Amino acid sequence: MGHGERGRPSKKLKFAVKDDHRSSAVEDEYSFFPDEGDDDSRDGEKEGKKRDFSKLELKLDHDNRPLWACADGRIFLETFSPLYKQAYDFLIAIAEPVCRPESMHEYNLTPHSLYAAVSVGLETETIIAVLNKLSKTKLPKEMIDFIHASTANYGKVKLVLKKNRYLIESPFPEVLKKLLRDEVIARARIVSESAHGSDGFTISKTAGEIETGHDGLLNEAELAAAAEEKETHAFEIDPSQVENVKQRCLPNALNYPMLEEYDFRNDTVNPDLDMELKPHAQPRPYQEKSLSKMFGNGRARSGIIVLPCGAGKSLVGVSAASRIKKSCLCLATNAVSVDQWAFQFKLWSTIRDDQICRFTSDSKERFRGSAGVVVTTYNMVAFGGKRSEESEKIIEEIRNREWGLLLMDEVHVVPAHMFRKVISLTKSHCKLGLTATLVREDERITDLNFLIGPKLYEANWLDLVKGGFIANVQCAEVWCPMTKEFFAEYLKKENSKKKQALYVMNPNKFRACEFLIRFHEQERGDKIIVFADNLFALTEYAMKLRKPMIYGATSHLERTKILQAFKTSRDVNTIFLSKVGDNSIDIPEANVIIQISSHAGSRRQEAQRLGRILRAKGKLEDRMAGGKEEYNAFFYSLVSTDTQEMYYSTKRQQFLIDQGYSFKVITSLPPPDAGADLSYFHLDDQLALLGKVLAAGDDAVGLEQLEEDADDIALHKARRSMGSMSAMSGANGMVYMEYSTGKHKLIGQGQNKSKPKDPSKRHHLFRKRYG
DNA sequence: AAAACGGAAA
DNA sequence: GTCCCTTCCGTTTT
Repeated sequence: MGHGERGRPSKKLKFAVKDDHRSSAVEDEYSFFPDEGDDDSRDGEKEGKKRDFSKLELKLDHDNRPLWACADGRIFLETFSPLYKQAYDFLIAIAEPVCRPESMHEYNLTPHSLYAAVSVGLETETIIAVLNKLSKTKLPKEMIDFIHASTANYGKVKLVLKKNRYLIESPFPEVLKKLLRDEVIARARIVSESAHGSDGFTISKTAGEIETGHDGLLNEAELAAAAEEKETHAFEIDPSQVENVKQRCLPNALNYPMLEEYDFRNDTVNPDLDMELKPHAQPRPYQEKSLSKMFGNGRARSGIIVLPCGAGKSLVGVSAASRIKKSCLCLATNAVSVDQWAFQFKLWSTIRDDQICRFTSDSKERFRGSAGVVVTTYNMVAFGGKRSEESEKIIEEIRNREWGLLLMDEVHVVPAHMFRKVISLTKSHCKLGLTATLVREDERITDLNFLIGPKLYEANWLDLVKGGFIANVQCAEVWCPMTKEFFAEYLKKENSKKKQALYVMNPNKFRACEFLIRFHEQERGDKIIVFADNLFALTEYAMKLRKPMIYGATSHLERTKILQAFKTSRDVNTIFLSKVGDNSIDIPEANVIIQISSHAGSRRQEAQRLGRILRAKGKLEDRMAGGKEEYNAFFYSLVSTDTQEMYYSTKRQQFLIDQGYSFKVITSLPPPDAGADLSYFHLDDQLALLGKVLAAGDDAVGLEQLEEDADDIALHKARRSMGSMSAMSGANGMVYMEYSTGKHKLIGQGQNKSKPKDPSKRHHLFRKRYG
């Protein structure tokens, strides 16, 4: 090993561990490769860090290896490595992604992530061997020990459903005894009258009988399975206690996490469902990968697959159902989504119309024959109130049936208690959860791990962008200074409700919104969704700008009318949505989102909204013009500066940042030299608005009335006013275009001219990360 | 008979 | 604790 060789790596390591802040890897992205001439410095050792990894031995060919593994369980991945793809697939299976910017990912090894790894079939020694192979340094002993300790017990216990009974199985009777020493598990146990083994456990003869009883002829696999079964010991537990038992077995308790696998090919008890994927259903590589994680060993594993919206989750779900070929209960969040799932099943698979049915408040279909697919809502299943006679019958059927697959859409949105209810009410052999993100504000995400199963696969968003599978989104935070008058009132108010009304209705924010809408409509011909949580603001904005809007009270008919116009008409290019738009409306046409108000610090909502514009066409290479990256979708958050919103927006963005999206900050929209033709240019108008905001809330009736009118006027006038708007001046366009190519020169100028404060000095997030 | 409306509950 | 949204079901309208 040459002297220079030794010196450079120690410096690299220093950067990787220098700072506890997760951004360190990003921040010093370029510092990983210090000047070649600097090779001899060994300052990493001189400076005496708390955790000094500089003595770790670097492998000779470390340049070819993409990983840095730290003793504390953190792993860094260089995404520019030729081995990136393989390394990513491996890491995502064994570790939790913490932060995934473009060039460097950070992962964390945790007991849970290792549990997930074992669940998808990886063995302890394989994990260590592959890690070692990919790592630039010899693996820290701590890490090896940690992996051993964490995985020692994994895979020793299984939870299976047989003949409507839940069994805990293990080849190791002593393990079962250990489990039964736990009070919760002991209480959950059901002691049956049938044969007991000498050790007190029911030897799973029954299991063998079920699985081999179909025609008396056994193939090799079945013989092997039968032989294995003889060694298996089991005890039965109360179905209502499954959740509690599972929880006790998690790594943070008894540490015997249960595997849940469905041997559907050998299930002769439950009738088969005749469905295949249609030939045109060609899964994309990442969809294929998700499925292979699920079906890796010929059985169906329970767990969660994480794919961004618009990346084709439904094909994954339908494919899974088509492989298992048993009755499938598909749960969605609302009726619209139920229709979509039913449609997707018919689109991708050969399922007959009479084998699939929807179960919602206004369509109570039943499937014919012994097996089928039922698509319904979480609400419908968990509903505790009074049901109609028809509903009662169907729900009874759902509860009694043994489902081959429980397909759960958007698991991150469903309240945890609903989950519990659904899972304890239905009996299923395999549970597949689909979600765009595992982020939740209520930190119940760990619940999903044992309620459904470990995460089976998670796609990296930026990889999907590069592959052209989802849109390349430019995210931006637009800073709107409060007007003097609004800010004065804001400071006066104690009531946070009123405060919110003031910063949302900030005239400068309105003008920024108007500017963006004009720009995207006229210069780019985009389709825009404006989100506002606050109904008052939503109405005011939509009315003033004469755009159609949809909120909870908008009737079904009207929603369809507006959406249809938005999708097909050249005259309707912007719609305003309240929270309804977060979940239950599907608008693949939109490619621009402007948020004017949102729910506090909800990262989930942020992700969900971004998902609205991810359906994209064209590979990134195709979108590259002259070496410049081209964005085909835009996501703006409008924030009133120096208000609570600043705090919230930082929180909300964290998710997208962790996914590798970067936020640009725009500090002056409209630009100082433009905007005279935008609303609220004159102080009089601003003051009138202020009066309105201050008076609002006192007469809710008047508000309702206004909303009614707003829809009509908005739709009508939107058509009429089209074309009458004069094109923006070239200068305005320039400001934006410069910004949108990522150089944002003019934005910088804007700062210097109109805002002496350097934004990077005021916003810690951007200062740290992108300043 | 299907669609639309409205109240209640969560 | 409040607001918004969604669902349920019975009744009214087309």
